[in-house]
Amino acid sequence: MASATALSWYAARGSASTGPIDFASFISYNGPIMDWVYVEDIAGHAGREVEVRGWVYHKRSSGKVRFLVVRDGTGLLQGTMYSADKDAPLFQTFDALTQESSVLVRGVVREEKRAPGGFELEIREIVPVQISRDYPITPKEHSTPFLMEHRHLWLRSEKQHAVLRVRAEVVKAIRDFFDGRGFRLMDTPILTPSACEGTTTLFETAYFDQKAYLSQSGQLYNEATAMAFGKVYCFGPTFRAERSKTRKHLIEFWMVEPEVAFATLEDITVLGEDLVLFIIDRVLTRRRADLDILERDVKPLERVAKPFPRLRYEEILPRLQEKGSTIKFGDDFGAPEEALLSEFYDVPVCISHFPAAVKAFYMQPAPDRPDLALGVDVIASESYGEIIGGGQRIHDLDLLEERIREHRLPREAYEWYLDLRKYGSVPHSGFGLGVERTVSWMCGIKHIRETIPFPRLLYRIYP
RNA sequence: UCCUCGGUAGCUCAAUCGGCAGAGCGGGUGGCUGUUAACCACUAGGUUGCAGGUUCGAGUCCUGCCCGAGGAGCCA
Repeated sequence: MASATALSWYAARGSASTGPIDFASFISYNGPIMDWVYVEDIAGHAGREVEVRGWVYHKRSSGKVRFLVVRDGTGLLQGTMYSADKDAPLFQTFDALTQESSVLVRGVVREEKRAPGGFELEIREIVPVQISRDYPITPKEHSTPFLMEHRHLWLRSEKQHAVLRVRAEVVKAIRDFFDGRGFRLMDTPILTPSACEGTTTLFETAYFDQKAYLSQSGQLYNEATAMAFGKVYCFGPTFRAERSKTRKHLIEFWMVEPEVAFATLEDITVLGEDLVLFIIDRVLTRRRADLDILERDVKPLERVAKPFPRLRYEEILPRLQEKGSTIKFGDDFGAPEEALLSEFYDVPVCISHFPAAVKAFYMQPAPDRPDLALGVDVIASESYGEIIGGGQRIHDLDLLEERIREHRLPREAYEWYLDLRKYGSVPHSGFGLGVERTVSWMCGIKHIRETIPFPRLLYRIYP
């Protein structure tokens, strides 16, 4: 009887009411909700009468038969109704519904091959909760600028659901991977007193009467927590005030950064490979249905295996030049170089031993080649670009002091960081993996902006 | 920040040489017993991004500005 109570609560408002909703009476309803079923669980309810609560995704009518497709956030369910009387009350209620109106729908679940999803609801009752007017996103095509302007509504569509479910799975996989290997989660601050690397542009904000900056990496703090806990990771949003305007850049993005005491470049490279493989495996086994919706060809993901091709910067340079790249020793990789790599290899590759001059101040130099840095980048296949950047950090106090001087960084701000080299310093390494680039690679979608619910882009902060 | 392209109905776009501003979708009305972006008929819907200029006449040509997209550099 409890579910009947819920239905009658809505029904009492009138079947096509658009007035204010009486939430107080809804809150006072406290009986068990026995028949409320989510669409993703519908298969277990065949033959039973259930209530689905959701929004009108689509509707069609054909004389004496009507179809109502409802989405409830977990899936889509088609409901049907028949009547010889076109003015039947149920039909009148149906006719008043518009796209994205919120509804309670009650009916009997039936297996039905003709219905999308294989199950169907024989509708007995429809109770509108709120009728929406002029929903802007129609079932036809829209331009990306228009959809971005309506991102808060775009999230309701099927493809966006698939991408964001993959994102949730990638995040879960990352946490499970590190937690399962005994890494401690160390949340690093978002408000920081100074640059982590000094090179990239930072968002400045007021910290009472001081200046503060939004973090562009948790790494330096992670080096401190790694010396405290051995192996750690931080996972959170990162901010870069660079005027980047490409499909691979967000102003605000999520990054996971492990840091391991006593680990070398080799150790951290293997860790990165294992992480990437773990994520791919999780997405392939648990989110295959979403990859199907996105029409993702999974073969490029399935063929990724250990070890990834390992290349030193100096090894790959002549091959790039042979293919027409204008890159010369000392230059960092650009988009054309990443694209060429995707021609050479159909799997991700690890590039290491970059010229020290183009890398961050904290990078450990190679023992036999001080002009090279012990850094490693993992470049995803299919031109999805750099997903991992990391390496071995300087552990020697004198060298680090020298680098801070060379880069003209304010020493006072780095006193605590130098302390880590004074009290039990050890070789240590870590990397950062970009969540959105990884998700766009998994999903096979070209633009990173769809891999986060509300992307922050150059010149776009709405909604 | 630089280069390139674009802005016409709610949306996606068309409009020939500078000569009556249009179509599909969506909305509304009616029809149809299995629709899958349903279909059929009718119907309403316009400050052509903004400001100025050339011209008998500008969506179209010129100048400036605003907004957006693609790419580069930088990086995850």
